[in-house]
Amino acid sequence: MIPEATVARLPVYLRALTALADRGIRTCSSEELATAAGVNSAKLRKDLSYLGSYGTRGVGYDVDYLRYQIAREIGVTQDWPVVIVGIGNLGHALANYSGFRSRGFRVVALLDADRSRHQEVVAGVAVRPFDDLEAIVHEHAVAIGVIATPAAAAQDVADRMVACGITSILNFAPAVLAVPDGVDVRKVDLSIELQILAYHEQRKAQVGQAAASVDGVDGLDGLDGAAGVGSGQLDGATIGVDK
Amino acid sequence: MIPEATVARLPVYLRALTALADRGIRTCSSEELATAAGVNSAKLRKDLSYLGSYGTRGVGYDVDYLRYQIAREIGVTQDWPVVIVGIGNLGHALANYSGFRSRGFRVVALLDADRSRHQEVVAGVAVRPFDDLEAIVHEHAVAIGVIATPAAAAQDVADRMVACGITSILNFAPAVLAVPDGVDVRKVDLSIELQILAYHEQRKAQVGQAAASVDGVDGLDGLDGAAGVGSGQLDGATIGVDK
DNA sequence: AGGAGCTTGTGAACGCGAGAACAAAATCTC
DNA sequence: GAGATTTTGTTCTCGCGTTCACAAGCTCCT
Repeated sequence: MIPEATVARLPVYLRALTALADRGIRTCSSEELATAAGVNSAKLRKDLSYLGSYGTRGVGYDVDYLRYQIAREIGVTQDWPVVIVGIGNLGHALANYSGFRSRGFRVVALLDADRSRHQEVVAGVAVRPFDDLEAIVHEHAVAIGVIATPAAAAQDVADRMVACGITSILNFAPAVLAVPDGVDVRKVDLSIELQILAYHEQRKAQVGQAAASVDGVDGLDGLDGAAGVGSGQLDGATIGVDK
Repeated sequence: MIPEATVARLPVYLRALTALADRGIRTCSSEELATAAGVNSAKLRKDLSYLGSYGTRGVGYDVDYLRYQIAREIGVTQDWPVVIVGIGNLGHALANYSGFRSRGFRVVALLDADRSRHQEVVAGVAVRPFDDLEAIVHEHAVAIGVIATPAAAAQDVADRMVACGITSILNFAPAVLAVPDGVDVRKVDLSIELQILAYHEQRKAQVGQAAASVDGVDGLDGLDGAAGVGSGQLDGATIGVDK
């Protein structure tokens, strides 16, 4: 129903609206909200139009009302129990991340296959054996699992999760997961993001060099247009030198 | 030159090739590599064709050769010095992440504004005051900065980075950054990914409920088609119930 | 009340990316 | 060496997402 690209931006709008609300702003135009969210206003309006007509022409959007509508649409008005598997450095960081709790995600269990970690308590939650997964998933009706294990273990963990009835997986391990239809997987790969930046960085260097050697003009001609809103952050990197 | 969507997949292919090489495989077809990378073979071939003709018809690709070509194109054959700002839980995890080093990213400095952290040594690198940023950037010719601070500090950090000459930023803070043209920003937002999963999870529940209440048929009809390769992982979540 | 001035919501055009299908080229078989 | 087989590289088509442009609708002012 709602395009995938729009779904991916709704949480950004939600965050921007929360920031506006925190500053005491009660009403905003699509232009203001778009700026706060880092997109252009046409896209914002089209995105919001998929949810319904929650704005008022000539006026704008009621911040709190729109915030509630988006939250409801995404599903963050309800409570989502989450299990995190793999309590290494990243697992620790995730368990402690306050942004989960504040958006309706409750970490009900931390699991790790390593026995030496089972005495640990992270962010107020005890680390338990991985084999407890099924019991926990059934007890708390967990639908979302987070994988923060090494790559080698990721597929096994995913298989076990699916077997227990988990239908959404957030994967931080640098591995491609095979899952049945009906199971959603999203992956976050830290090193891939850096590699994408490196690619553009390399191109900038090449272009800058070529331009400098050919006609002495700096290849990065946009630097004076400072403070332009970071455009297109969601879709990908902004590319300084185009074409 | 190379489409952005392709650039985003090249690191995935690189990882898949490395995995194949580790298993002693010298040659692979586009079909095999595509499976390993979680994409379909047509897309893979098209992506690779942007780099040049590095395969042999009727045979396939030489794993090592293709790996080198992709690495060169991305720019990970060279060494990229990186600074990480914000050594909280996430900063710790990033500093310790081995996937950076193994792909040519070298963490040359960890910076934090909090004085109480300046005695710390994380992953063999001392935590230094944020004000040392400029000296470090110039000394090591740093082009890539990682922001792992709270959201409130992110824009200030970004501004300082840009002022020092950093032209690529990986932002983990849940904030929209405004940067000049010519500076690339990529963002990773952990809670946004979870919210996207929550949205689809909510829809699954609704559809399942509707189907169950209408005709008693389970809404998730694809679960028996187990072990289908996780399709379209890069582009977004796979959606179990379509239309 | 009526017009001026905004701002939303949407129809239409456009461009990019995905996937299918096929031609080109290499190897293998006999 | 010729045909069969395999697999790449590329062309073409389709669909989605972005952006533009404008009509519809609300408020404010006179």
